[in-house]
Amino acid sequence: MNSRFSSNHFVRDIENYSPENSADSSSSAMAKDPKISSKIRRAAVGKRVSLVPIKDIERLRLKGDHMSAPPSDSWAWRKYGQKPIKGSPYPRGYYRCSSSKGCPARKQVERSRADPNMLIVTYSCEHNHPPPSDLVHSQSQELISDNKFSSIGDGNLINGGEFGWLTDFESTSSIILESPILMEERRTTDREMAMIFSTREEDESDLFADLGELPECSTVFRRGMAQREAEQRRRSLATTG
DNA sequence: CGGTTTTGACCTGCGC
DNA sequence: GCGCAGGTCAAAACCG
Repeated sequence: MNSRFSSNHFVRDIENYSPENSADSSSSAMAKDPKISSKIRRAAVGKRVSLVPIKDIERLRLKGDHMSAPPSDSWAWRKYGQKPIKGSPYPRGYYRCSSSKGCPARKQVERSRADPNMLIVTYSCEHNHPPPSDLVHSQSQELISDNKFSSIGDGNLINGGEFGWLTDFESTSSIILESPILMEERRTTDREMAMIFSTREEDESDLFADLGELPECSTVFRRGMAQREAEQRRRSLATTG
């Protein structure tokens, strides 16, 4: 499988959210709860959502390639919370940018209900500092030359120069849309919500543990560099302020 | 020792 | 006003 960064992943997932494809319209009375519906809408406003295949991440990690495997993005993230989501078997992790002190950038990571093999990464707030572009550039070049991005084709290649599969706001990667759920609001029906949020048969503790192992949730990439950056920023702030 | 993760408590917004 | 759910805080534990 070399198509891990194909936007098809995203498109497929978004399509899965559609009521046409919803699995079981009766699976969750929760979906009929207007309270939940409004929460979802509120949560999605002004955010950008991307879909990330879990398996490919895991595969690269198992290969011992976790350092060169696509990180969450160009920044270091620090987890500051995790919450079980009503009606969902998967918890949601809350991350904040630790590349720079005071950076308002945040992201939420949870498993896709439609496809448990996919992660839903929701970005909110922009970074107030540039990414560590040097390392990003060199690593992405490695990835590309190493054919890790090959066979994507069909114009689905995410801009590898930014790890497009999980780029941030600067990116216009095709896997990142503006609140896709809301963009499709007319398709956002109770059945859709039922599909998204109804519980599964899997053991909850297992799923929670699983999410905990997801690289999106537990790994802060290039920590040392982030620390140096943060330190530099702190110093510059100390001198200017 | 400093930064990150974990996790329970707290805050806020929304519907009833 | 109350209850619910999502989001954030903060202290303790953990790790390199």
